[in-house]
Amino acid sequence: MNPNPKSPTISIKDIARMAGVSKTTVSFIINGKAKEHQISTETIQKVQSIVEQMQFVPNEFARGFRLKQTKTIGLVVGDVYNHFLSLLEKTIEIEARNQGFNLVIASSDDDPELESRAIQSFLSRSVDALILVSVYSDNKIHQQLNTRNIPIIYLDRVVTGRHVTCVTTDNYAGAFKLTEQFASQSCRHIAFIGGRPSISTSSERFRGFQAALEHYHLPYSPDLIVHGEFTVEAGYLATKQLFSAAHIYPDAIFTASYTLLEGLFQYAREFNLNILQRIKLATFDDHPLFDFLPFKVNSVQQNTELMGKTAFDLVLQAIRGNRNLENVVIPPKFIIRQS
Amino acid sequence: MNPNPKSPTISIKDIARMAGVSKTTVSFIINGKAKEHQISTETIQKVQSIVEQMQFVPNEFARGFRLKQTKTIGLVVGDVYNHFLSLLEKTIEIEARNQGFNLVIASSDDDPELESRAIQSFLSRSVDALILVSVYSDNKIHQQLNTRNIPIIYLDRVVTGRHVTCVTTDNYAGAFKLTEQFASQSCRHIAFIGGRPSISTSSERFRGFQAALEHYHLPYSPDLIVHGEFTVEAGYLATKQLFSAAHIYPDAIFTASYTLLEGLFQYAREFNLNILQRIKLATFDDHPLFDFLPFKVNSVQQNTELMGKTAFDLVLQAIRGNRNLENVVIPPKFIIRQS
DNA sequence: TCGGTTTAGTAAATCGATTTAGTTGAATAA
DNA sequence: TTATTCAACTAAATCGATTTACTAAACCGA
Repeated sequence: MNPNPKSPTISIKDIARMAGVSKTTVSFIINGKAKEHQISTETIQKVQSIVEQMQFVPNEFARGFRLKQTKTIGLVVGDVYNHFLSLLEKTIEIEARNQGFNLVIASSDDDPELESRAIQSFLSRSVDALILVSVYSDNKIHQQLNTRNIPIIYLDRVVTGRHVTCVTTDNYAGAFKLTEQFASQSCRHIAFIGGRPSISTSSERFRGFQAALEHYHLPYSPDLIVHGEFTVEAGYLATKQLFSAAHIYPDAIFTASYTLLEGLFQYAREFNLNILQRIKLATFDDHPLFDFLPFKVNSVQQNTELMGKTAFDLVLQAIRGNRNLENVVIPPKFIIRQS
Repeated sequence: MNPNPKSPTISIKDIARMAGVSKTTVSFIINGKAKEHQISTETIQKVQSIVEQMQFVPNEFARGFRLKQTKTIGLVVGDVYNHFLSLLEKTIEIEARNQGFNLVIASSDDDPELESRAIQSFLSRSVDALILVSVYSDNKIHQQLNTRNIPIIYLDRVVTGRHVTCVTTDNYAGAFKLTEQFASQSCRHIAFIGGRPSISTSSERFRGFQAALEHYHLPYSPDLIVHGEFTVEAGYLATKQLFSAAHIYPDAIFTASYTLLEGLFQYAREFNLNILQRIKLATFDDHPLFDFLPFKVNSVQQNTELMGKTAFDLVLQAIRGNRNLENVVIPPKFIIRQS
């Protein structure tokens, strides 16, 4: 037996009929506008008790259709495999919920095509705003897609363009500090494993790294710089390259993301992690399990809560019509496990 | 300057006017129903070229309103802090995307109140179906909320009730196997740290644990059994209790979730992880970093991909009207790092 | 040239809310 | 007594699509 597969929704019209009033009256009452439209107390009570009895909940979808706001925001992230992005997503979801919004998510795997498709899908579904952790370094494509001019807030990565608002971590400072730490540990041959250079989190971290090398008069060897994607596989391959192709053996490695570090670990495991004994490590994005590893990883912990809240706050402002919003750069926290 | 904050949407009506045809015709054409409604090739081409030129994309929201299907499904999970749930979420998101659906997510933190609210919110927004990682052990509340009888698929945890469909890991078998492994390692005093007993993942894992103890004639000491929540804090407290209140010192600990294990680690850290030297560990939910820890953790890795795909497949079937769906139990994978 | 079929469309209802611009009857003021 | 105000509502338009039930013209055979 098919247990009642399609019960017709009870609508405002049904309530109106039951109460013997018009839809208008019901609408006023359920929206708390009864007083200003001078609906009598009796009518209010009659309608309310019927609403109660029938467990009537207005169809948010229909309401959204009429009001042109879906109370939904879209979030496109690279990949929640990364703990940092999971946490970011969670903060935004909580923030959204607190403000009565729902969150639609899509992960792009940092694929431009997937990102575009996700954005298009969100726009055609009339989200009220978008939060993007974008692979694109400028907003041209987004502007093209966004014919309705729905607010977009960029998160985690800087995207350039007119009237663009970004919420990012101070990646330059974070990388500088971690590299500085290496310097104070007397490392001289510091390797850098980065992500796609067009992504600001990769390039800014590299800039910070370079600046610190220069500042502390440390040698810069192109051999020790590898760029790939922000993936575990890329981290594995980069490490392999570092140890097989480089002329100099590094005494420290800086990975620009958690995933890259995990790839590094994977490679090191093939040698029973021995190679890590003599190498100092620093990475972006902390992970709670780092505390329990046999080698000490210094890291930059991004303030996901503040980032998420800030981004959502900007979204709200943008929805309210304020489109001249300043970029926000959030200071990271340093987790120094070995100094 | 406010950069054009509200561009009015271009609608099917505008296209119709531009092409000098009716809305009906445009609708037929953009939905590929031109032939069966005998629209002439010229008209088709004229309309299509205008659609192209104007970059017209039909408003999915309006369409959903009319068709009573939003092509959206709602997912309620406990907490994406848990890597396992992140991966599950991601699989479902990809699966949804491939089928042209969007995914709305909410995390409940295993709070019944939050879960109910999330479900209510999703239902009032007319999602086409729900996937729930629920805190509730039966579906009474869900039935009450679900007056429109929208399909619900339960994931990860068993929920009882009439016409309920669940996709779960074989938790009993997983726990049995891990405990069995302890037995073969000659452990005798095996502790169990579980989550909320009303949640099937906790109780089933406990059942499997108990059954293995019995099967291998291992002593069962209530002192070594602690139940709490599936959180890091609870894991910490449970471990503390285990080491301070128990009369017997455990030689093995089984944690029923990744978060509980992380809590255990946190407690152990206060003693420089020394206490872990003599204790064997097994846990549900693997984590890639376990490979690099100085102590070997055996684990059960749930097949998030198969679980997510199966759940989404059932969702599709349910949407198509098939409500008599069988529960699916998915075999886990064992990751034995120490045998 | 008439009746019937085919071709190529269109008008209008509908989904479930919100909102504008009324209407009605009673009470009050002049 | 008549005009005005006010309290208490309501009819109908609207949002952007889909879909049902038409219509008008062309064509075709007898």
